[in-house]
Amino acid sequence: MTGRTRREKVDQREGDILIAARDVFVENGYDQARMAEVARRAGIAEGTVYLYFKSKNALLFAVLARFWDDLTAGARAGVEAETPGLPRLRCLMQYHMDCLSRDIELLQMAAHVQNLLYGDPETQDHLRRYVSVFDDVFRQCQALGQLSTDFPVWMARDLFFGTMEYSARTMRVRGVEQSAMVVAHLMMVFETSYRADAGEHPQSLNGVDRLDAVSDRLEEVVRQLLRSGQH
Amino acid sequence: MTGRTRREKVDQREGDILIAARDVFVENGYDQARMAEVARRAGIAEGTVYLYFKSKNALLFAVLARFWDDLTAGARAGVEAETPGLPRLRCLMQYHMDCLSRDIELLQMAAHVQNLLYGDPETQDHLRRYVSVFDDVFRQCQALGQLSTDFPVWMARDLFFGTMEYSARTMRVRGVEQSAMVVAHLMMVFETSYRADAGEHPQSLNGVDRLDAVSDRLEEVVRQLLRSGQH
DNA sequence: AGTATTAATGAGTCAGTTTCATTATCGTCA
DNA sequence: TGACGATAATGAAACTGACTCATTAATACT
Repeated sequence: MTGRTRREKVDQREGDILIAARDVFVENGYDQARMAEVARRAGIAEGTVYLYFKSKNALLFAVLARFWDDLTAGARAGVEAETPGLPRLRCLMQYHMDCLSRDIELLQMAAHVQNLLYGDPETQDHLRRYVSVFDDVFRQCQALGQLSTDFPVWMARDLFFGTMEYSARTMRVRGVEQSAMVVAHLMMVFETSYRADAGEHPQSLNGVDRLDAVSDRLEEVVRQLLRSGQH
Repeated sequence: MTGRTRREKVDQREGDILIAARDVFVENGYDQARMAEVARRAGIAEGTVYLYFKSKNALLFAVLARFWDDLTAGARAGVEAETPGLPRLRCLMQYHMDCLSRDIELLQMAAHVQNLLYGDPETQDHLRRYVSVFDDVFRQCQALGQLSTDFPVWMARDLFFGTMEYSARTMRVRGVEQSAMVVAHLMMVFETSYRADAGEHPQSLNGVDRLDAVSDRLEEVVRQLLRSGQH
């Protein structure tokens, strides 16, 4: 606390603001988030926030940038601990789905913001770096002969991110946790539609995966029941 | 112009506001859209808008409701002119993709709003009706034996809407028009991953399917329980 | 025409973001 | 150490834009 240089203090304060802002944004959504509340939680005056971020929008961008960066780091780490090829793909899928379920509010805001300021290349960079984790994994599957090279990567990418994002959104509306099934299903789709030896029969989503998924869902339902029973 | 009843005039004015609002929202995005501008374009005073829609949010809802309804009508009409089964699926896909490309701004706002007010059943109804067009077409494909019945509809739905929405968004960022490719690709995915004659190991899934159904039923029961417990 | 009911107006309120003149803190050097 | 310039923080006030409401206009009804 004592021996910190001015620069360190400033960095620390910027971090405090970002953390406070993230909380406030997630709790209230962008529109309902109050700059005054962000300042209060960061323990500074309202005007001070504007020394660090030039507007509410810029603040959200900064929060999202950090979020994407964390996501990228986590994904790279998780993926590299797996054997190359399809297992890595499944691992990334699982990771992405988990993050989506956990932080869907932030991601919705990202889409909202994307709408506002797409075109600014700087703002999209963090997202692009995250997306490239998938690109790498997918290309490696192709290189290993596990997936067909007949399709451009962007198609698989749209399928991958699009399906999961939409699932996460509807899951939330329906109030059910079914990420395991989503992952199993999407993995099946990748394996059947993009399989390298296209002459063979597609393999169906296997029984164990689905049993897994069903039990996850049941567990979730029961857990909700228990939780609500305590009030 | 002369012989109109009061009711007709009011309806007309409501329509004017909705059209003006839609334009303003699409041109500026939700945050940058000004109620004053909507009023100006509709040729009325600012306060008058609030006689028809109780808030800016309500106005956006109304715009989206009309949008979904138009979409639904168009989709039903287009689909019914096709031969049942996969051709209808392809037709709906094409239709949805075209609408997405054209009106992606509105759809982004829909996601934003969904975020704000999800939970209100009334607001989601128009969207739900549109989605059910897909459900019907997909179930018919299953009934005709063109697609497998191994999978719940919601999985196919997430794949369908998720992929296309994401594609439309990225297409716009990249500034390329490739909807035809997206449709062809997604259709291929449906045909290979959901093909009915996955005759290799369908029986082994039977038990899991039934477990699935049990879980669905349980889930419903528990949810009812939770709902009633809150009153 | 007279009156009641419904519709429209737009100046004003209010909540929330952003600015900026002022004040405090820090690092440096005599 | 103390004085000085540079950097950081403050919070009251300006600004912006959604929303209200007392007042006025239009319409229907007798």
